[in-house]
Amino acid sequence: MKDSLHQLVLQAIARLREQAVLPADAAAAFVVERTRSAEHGDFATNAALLLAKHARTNPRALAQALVAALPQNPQIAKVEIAGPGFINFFLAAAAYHGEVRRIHADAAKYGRNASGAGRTAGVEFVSANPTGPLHVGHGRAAAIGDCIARVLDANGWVVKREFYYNDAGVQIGNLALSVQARARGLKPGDADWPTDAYNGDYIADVAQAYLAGASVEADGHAFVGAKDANDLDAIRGFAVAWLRREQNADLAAFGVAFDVYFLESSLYADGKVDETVRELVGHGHTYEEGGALWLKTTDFGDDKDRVMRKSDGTFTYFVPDVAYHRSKWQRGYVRAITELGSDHHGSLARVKAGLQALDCGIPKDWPEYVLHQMVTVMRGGEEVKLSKRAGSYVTLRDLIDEVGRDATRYFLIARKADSQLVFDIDLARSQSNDNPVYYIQYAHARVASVLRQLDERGIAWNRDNGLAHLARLDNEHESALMTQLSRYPEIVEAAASSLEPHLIAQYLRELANALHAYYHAHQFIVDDADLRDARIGLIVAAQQVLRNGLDLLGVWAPESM
RNA sequence: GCGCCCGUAGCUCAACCGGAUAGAGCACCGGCCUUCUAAGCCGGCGGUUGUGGGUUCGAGUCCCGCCGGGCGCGCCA
Repeated sequence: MKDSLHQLVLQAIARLREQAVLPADAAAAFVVERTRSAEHGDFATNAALLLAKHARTNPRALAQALVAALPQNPQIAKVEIAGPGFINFFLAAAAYHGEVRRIHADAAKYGRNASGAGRTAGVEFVSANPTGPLHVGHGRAAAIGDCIARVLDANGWVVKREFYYNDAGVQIGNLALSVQARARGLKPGDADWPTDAYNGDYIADVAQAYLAGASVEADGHAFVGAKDANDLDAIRGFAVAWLRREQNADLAAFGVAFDVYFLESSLYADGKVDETVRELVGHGHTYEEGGALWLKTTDFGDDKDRVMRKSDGTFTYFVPDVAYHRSKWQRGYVRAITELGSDHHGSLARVKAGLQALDCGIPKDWPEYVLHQMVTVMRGGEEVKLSKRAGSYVTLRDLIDEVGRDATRYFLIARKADSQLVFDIDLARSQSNDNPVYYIQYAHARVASVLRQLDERGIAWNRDNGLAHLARLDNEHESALMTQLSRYPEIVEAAASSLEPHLIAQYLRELANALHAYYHAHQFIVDDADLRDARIGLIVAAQQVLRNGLDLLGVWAPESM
């Protein structure tokens, strides 16, 4: 709807150019948007306000000309000029009826668009190192990343979900030492306990399994516990596989699955790190100083140059990160979204600088970063800081077990990523009207309930008859619901272009509200068959859109509560 | 000290790449179950959008200063 109005306005502008009312080069990034209040119609455009200068006239006069030049369209009932020069569009009821029919016809595909045109988008998220259980911050990353992936898919992109992890660095070394210490019977606080060790109880589990000769498999790698507390390599491989398996189990419980698990070590093994360094050196963006190799990241906006290869010959962490993103580019990711905790934002500038320094045509705004702020967990009005199990934090598993998958996902997705999030456990687990997840799910279930009731009364719903009599739906609740439904494709588009999946969550709440309000104001199962079929047709459409939207959030749409 | 993010109702948050009278939920107050599920609906209360300037037809949104919160500033990852 919005797009077609935009087209009409463009046509009107073109016509005014031909008539020389507007200069030939007149163009403006005008918008067509939903109005806030019904008295301003359904949509409005600011085109006249923005083009008035070009036309050397006042906005209202230009608005008059634009309206006169607007092509006829049966979808539009009325056009008005208001305020400083807004053009308000009042849509014909038939436009909304057409949208309801489209929902029935497209069903699960309603709201999807083809703007991605089958190009590939890579979404990297979570990317936790296998040194411990996933915590609530990873949960937020998982919810946001997975939802972005779903939204991009709905916009016609071929999406690859990618999880990158370090399986061989310093932190993994600490992990191995920690497990080894546990295997030797040490505990945190003991005199010989390693300095940078991980202290969580789970380390003891790993050590015990290792000593028992258990076998674990994760990401295609299998390890059997070698039972030898002196074999640090064996311990490392076993511990990484164990923790990766645990993380995968948590992610599976959260409804998140990845297409690619990318090991940092593979970048070294496949020579990708060396290739990357060679290219950077070859393009003249590096220099040697103090026995180290530096990248001139200041040439690309960083505030100081960065060491790539330390004087001890090893690379700093961002080098494989550049090699990794280069790999994404080589694999044809037209868009690459990298979802990170905001505590990593310091590394963005140097990774982007490294990618630019490759001189291989990577756009400046590639990859796109989505950073999320920290999550504070509250219970009983107090901040929850300690989870004894994990050593220091609230685990994702704790939340899923206590709150449930759907509510956890919803709460972690419903806020804009760049604002700090307070996760109130009591609210999330409350099965009451305080809880927006249930509110939305209830709206979906409510329609199912009406259909069951219809069945119990032995009344058949004639869909075609209903869709042929949508003109019978003329009360304010029906209009409001149809308007709300018609917004859905715009929301799907906006969520993708701004990479803000919280828009979906917010929209669904509004849609649920429109449906609940309608339910209370009117009986759907009435004697008048045409009206009844039309009303059922409307609420089934609403149910469909609720289901489609919940699916984008990865939240279940239940038939009953 | 420098950089990035944030600051909106008592609380948690929206506000569609500058638009018209800043909106929801919770909390609080008051109504609605003989009805397709009350996990619901309706009404009310509640705001100098942290603050001071600036840009323009128009600013919560953009620019600058200040205040407050978070994060980052390593030949650590």
